Order: sequence, then structure tokens, then C-alpha cells
Amino acid sequence: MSRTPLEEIAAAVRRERTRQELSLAELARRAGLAKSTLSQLEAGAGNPSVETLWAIAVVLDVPFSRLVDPPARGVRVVRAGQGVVIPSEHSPFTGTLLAACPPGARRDLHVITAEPGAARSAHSHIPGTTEHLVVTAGRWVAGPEGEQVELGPGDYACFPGDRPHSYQALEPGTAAVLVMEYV
Amino acid sequence: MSRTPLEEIAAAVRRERTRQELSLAELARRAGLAKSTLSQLEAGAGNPSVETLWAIAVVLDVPFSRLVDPPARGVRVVRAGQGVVIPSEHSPFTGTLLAACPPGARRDLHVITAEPGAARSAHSHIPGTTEHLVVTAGRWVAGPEGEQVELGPGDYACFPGDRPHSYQALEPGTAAVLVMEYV
DNA sequence: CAGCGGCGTTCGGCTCATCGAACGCCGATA
DNA sequence: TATCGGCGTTCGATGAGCCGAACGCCGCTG
Repeated sequence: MSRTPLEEIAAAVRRERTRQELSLAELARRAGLAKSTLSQLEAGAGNPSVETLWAIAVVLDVPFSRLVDPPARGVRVVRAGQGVVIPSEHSPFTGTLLAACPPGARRDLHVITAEPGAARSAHSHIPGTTEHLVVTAGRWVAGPEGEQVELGPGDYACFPGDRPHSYQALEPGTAAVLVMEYV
Repeated sequence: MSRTPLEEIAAAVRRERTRQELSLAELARRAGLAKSTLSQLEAGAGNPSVETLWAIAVVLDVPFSRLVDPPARGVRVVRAGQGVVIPSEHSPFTGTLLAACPPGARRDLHVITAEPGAARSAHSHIPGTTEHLVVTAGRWVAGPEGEQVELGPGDYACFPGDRPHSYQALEPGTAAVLVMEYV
């Protein structure tokens, strides 16, 4: 997988264009570009500008970033208790990493469990991090410092993870699915 | 939030550069760019090429796409039973949407529940879709057609969602958290 | 103090991205 | 059959992105 960025982009544009059954000429027309520009781009020739790519992304109605990142394949299973365990030194809290952030992706997926006791205080993550918490058992108090909310089974919360925040269990066997998303 | 793409990129580059405590001159040097090029870019002037942005992304060690997408803010809570319910016509299956894909993001977050009976067959999603399933209760048989796996509480599976696939409950009150990720 | 190195901004020249036009090919129609 | 419209590719001209250099500013050192 050692294609250049431009080759990735060329493939993505061609893939999305054909998926939407647009001709090269029609996409160019709608994007306000010359056919020759789009032809060169799809051939992986040259070095297109942001405006050119943006105009294409708008017509194809895909996030800009989707034109520059490729996917992954196959069925992968992690059985209960077999994920990578991330212990916490100062609180009755355990995190299990299910799906780490592969190159080009922007999220980690965890199952977290805790017993009542000291809160798990997390330092700020990198700017733009958002945490999504889906409670699966017990009760949590969680969120940014000063803005914690109490959550029960089936509740969902999301909040910025790039500020100090914490997780605390109110009941034994408290659990949740945690998606950490990096923007 | 009506900044142009270039303004978004300029802000992102400046933010990430200062976060890493690099001077404009040093980032330019490492990226093999002229200082003036980077200065113009950070000022939101001009129309940079893919190569220019790529060189910067490599030095800053961030996914290319992170330079072109902005974040979101605040604590948001959806209580159990109050998300947008997405019923399935042909199977004892219910999906609840917790966090839809905002502009620039690439995932939907759902809680799904089902009773034993007909499988929920999902048509192919857009190319590059990956489905992440964390089982929270009961037992599921899920996956792409011909590759389904059986999963119990705490099990996790991910698989391509851009091929026909299905979900079926083996027990009453079967539930899971489903992250649909678009690449 | 003067000199130095580093900073970010501005400038003018060179290269190439993008333009419109031309081209050859294809399928549909009269 | 010839004509037409659409296709994608190639070509040459124009304008702007990127280059290196110059500039003024700043902090540090002798």
C-alpha cells in the first residue's frame, strides 16, 4: 500500500464518480472545472489544489477527507475478556481496547468497567478529541470537570475529551462502551 | 461556521504547529517548503496544492484529513429510550440513533436491540463502510453474508458494511452498541 | 553598545496547474 | 451511409502557487 497521496486521491475520485454514475465530463461541468483538469487528476498526473479537490468533494457530496483516506477489510472478532486491558492505577476502573486507531482512521473503541470508589481522572487528550459513552450496566458520573452528568443503562453522553474529565461508578459492575474520536 | 476550506486548513495547520511548539520556519524547513509558502498558507492566502499539504501533514504526523475537518463542543446527553428510533419492517429488530454523522465526521453511533426471529438483512452501505459491534446483552449472529459469527455479551466484531450483511438475535432482549464508520 | 541568528512577512521570477480548444472515438438517429 | 452529441485525452497559453531573497523585528551574547 505504497501509493502516493495523489494516486490515492485519483482512485478515490474515480471510485466515487463511477459509483454515482457521473461521466468525467458531467462531474467537471458540475464542479466548474475543465474536463482536462479532472482527466489529469484521475490519471494521477500533476498536483491539484485545495480548491479543485474541494469543488469535486462538494459535487460528489462526500467529506473532503474521504477523498484522501482508504479503507480496511475482513471480519475481526475480539471475545469477551480477550481485548488488550488498560488498567488504571488510582481507581477501580478497567478499560479494554477493542479497536485501536489504524492509520488514517480517527477513533478508538473501548469497553470500560468500574467499581464504586475513586473517580478515574483523565488528563486532557489531544485537541479535538470527543468522547462518546454508552452506558451498558450500572450508573456512571462522567464528563468534563465541573460538568459531570449521572448516567444509567442505555443512556448516552458525548463531551470534549481534550479537557480534564473523569469517570466514576456509583454501583458495582458498572460498564460502558467508550468511543474516543479524534478530529 | 461558514469559513472557507482554506481558512479551515490555515487554522488547523497553525493550531497543530503551535501545539507541537514548532516555529513556522522550522515546520517549513522540515516539510521542504519555503517559509513564504507556509506563511501564506497560514494566513489563508492562495490555494495550496496536495503536495504542499501532504508534506505538512507528514511532518506534523497527523492524518491528512485532520487538516481539513473541524471539531464540535459541549456535553450532550441522550437518555435511555429517547434517541431517534429506526424500526425494521421485516424483523424483530430496533435501532436507536445516538450520534449521527455531523458534517466532516465519519461515523454513526447506535444502540440496537432484537428479539429472536427473522434476521435483519442490511443492504450494502456506501463503499468503505465498516461496522463495529459490541454485544451488551443476549446473543447475536452477525456479519457479512456467508461469514456470520455468533457473539455473546462483551464480544466485539467488526466487518465491512459495504457488502450484504445481517443481524439476528438468538435470545430475547438481545442488545449491542453499533458504530458504523465511513471511510 | 554592535553583531548574530532566528523569526515571520513581503516581493519578484519561474514553473506548472488549470483553462479552453482541438482531437479521435463511440453510440444513436435520420 | 452521414451527422450529431457526448465521451475522455492531449495540447498550448495564461495566471497563480511556490521558490529564494530581502526585509524588519526580536532576543541573546560578547
